[in-house]
Amino acid sequence: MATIFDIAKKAGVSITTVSRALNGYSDVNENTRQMIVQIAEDLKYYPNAAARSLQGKKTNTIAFAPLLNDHLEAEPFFKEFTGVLALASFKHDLSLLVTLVGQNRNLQEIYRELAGTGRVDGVILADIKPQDERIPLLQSLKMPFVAFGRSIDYDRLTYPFVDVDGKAGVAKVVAYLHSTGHHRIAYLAESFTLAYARDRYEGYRQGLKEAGLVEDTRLLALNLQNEESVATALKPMLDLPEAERPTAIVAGNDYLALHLLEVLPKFGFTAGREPGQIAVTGFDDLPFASFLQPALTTLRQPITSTCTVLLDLLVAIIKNQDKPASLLNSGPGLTLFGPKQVLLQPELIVRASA
Amino acid sequence: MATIFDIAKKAGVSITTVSRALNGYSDVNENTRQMIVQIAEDLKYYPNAAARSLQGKKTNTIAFAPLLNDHLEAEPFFKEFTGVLALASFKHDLSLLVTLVGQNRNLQEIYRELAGTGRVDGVILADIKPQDERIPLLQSLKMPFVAFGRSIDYDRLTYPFVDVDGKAGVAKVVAYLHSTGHHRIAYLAESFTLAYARDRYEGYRQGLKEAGLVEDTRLLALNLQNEESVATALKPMLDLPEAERPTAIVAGNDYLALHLLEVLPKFGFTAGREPGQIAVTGFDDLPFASFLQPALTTLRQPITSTCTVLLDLLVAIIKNQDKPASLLNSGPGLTLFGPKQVLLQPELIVRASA
DNA sequence: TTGTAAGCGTTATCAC
DNA sequence: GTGATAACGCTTACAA
Repeated sequence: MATIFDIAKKAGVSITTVSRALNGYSDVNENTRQMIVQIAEDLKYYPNAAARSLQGKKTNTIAFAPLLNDHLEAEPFFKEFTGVLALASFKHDLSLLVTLVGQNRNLQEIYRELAGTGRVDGVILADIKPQDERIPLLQSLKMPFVAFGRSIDYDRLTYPFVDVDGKAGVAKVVAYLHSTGHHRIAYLAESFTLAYARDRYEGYRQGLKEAGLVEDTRLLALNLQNEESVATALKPMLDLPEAERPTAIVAGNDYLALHLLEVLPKFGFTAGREPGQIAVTGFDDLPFASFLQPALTTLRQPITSTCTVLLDLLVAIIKNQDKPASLLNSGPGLTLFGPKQVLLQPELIVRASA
Repeated sequence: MATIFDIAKKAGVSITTVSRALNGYSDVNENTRQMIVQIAEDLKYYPNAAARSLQGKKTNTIAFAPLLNDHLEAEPFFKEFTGVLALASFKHDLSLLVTLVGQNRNLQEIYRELAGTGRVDGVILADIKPQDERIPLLQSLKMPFVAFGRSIDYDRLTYPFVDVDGKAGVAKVVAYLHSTGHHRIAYLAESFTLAYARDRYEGYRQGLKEAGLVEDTRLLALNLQNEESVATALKPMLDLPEAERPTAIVAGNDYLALHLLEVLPKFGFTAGREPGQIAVTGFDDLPFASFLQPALTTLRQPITSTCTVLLDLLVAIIKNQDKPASLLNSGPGLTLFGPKQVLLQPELIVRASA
């Protein structure tokens, strides 16, 4: 590969001049510059990234560091997100380094390494936990980052994040169900290991309150994960006398909703919005949601805008800028929670299931 | 961040010794080594990646460089693949640099840059075209690579690749349909811009031949892409007198099959395996396939093993090794086409649509 | 406007 | 076993 030395030799100038010419400095004779640029092109010169970043320059690479959970292999949201993020990075002229973080190895290790080896300019954190140790870690490492999601204690968060407003979303679903005549609305929650889960659940409670409904613990099931646990949790609810039985069930995510749709018929019920059916809703709008039977009413995560904002924020932070352009016009569905904290609204997608 | 200098100072040795101790060289006093390792740990030392790779070492990073097409945003296969590849890279202790390649910019440019800037040890090519200029390019750049897919002229391919045997797959589907009583089997093909499309079509022809059926151009539609083109192509086929009308339709991919499923009812037909219905099959087994109505019979791409083999091959090539371990036992579904050329069999997933 | 030289953090080549 | 020192390719004071 050609280096600046090759160019310098061929041009009969010093490497300094070459470097300056190629980096668009003003103090280079226009003729010299043109010659150098020409030669660089002929030689198919590309600056060595390692040498550059060794010099303290940017790497133009950012890391996406989601947590690796056991069944990630089958995690459509992760895949969706990675794909869209790659696309967004591309548009920002950034390379995306996907660094999965296993549970086995010391969590801190990976991030220290990421910061220590200096391969990236910043990192995008995902799968935020209620109390996430990675945040203070990254802060102490002075590594620019933006989190997708937020830990609890919402009012005293100091780090930059983009989050989808799960609370408002689920509250919206409950309001919708209430408006279509439902009064006994159940909620199925996933485990609260990740922060968003509790947030969604809070939305359920808020929704009930706003609709003037009271919580009924018999209509609540926590910590569900697979079809079996859904079935187990569902049985007692459906065994209730008709007047107390839920007429609508809100699931904390599309997977639970999917299980729900599979389990309901086994108990002799059908899902849907018609009288006599049980309304079912999900969250995420995973690719399969629209193909379910009945098609799933759910809250769509605005993945594309999430990724865009995430990157805009990160780039601004890396460049030490004030506020990214994309945030100036905080349109509908985009709330500024703090200076560099963005809340996006999920979109209610009404289909046949509710 | 701590450097070897810091360690050397603290340990009272030279940086040479530190480097050797940390890199596991044999000629370091065991006591010295332990002391150094200890100090490195205390100082939370991580070797600077840039400095390393400047020194000619490996970057432990590989690039995934798919072609960016217009609707990639909605391309589930790309997302699936990226996600799984990230996972596989992780298991190989490699970082994945996702570099999308736009059509706008000079194609060659990106790869030259990738090679020139020296940020990756190798690249995984995807979306191979019948005559793919990137292959000779990468070869001339001496950049290790493995292609996912192959260009035509199968018998004189010299580069390493992993491909899913579309031809055998579709032939298998045709055989299956024939065995279930179908004699008039139509084929809907996508555009032949990417190499795999023609390969699948060849499988259709081979399948017919092996079943002793003759090709009927009235049962063939090429270059389809959206629902509209599917409808247009379908009309004349369905207008044929009953004795000449297709009883089964093989689609070149799941998207075409999806469109098919949507269009058929509009022409008064229903898809399925029952008498009187039209059998429909797809290819890819995209996430939505099992949720369609009727659930789609299709060929599943073995994405996980594809990624595993892809990486094994690439790593072997980078390390200049002979053959990666995972290929020694070329089990069922894995054919060695050449020394570093692997063909994987798609799996026929029979569901309700055929 | 241009050139010299130092330095970024490693590893490798020699000597000792 | 260990230590100087050069080299990797680039940017950037500082000089000229």
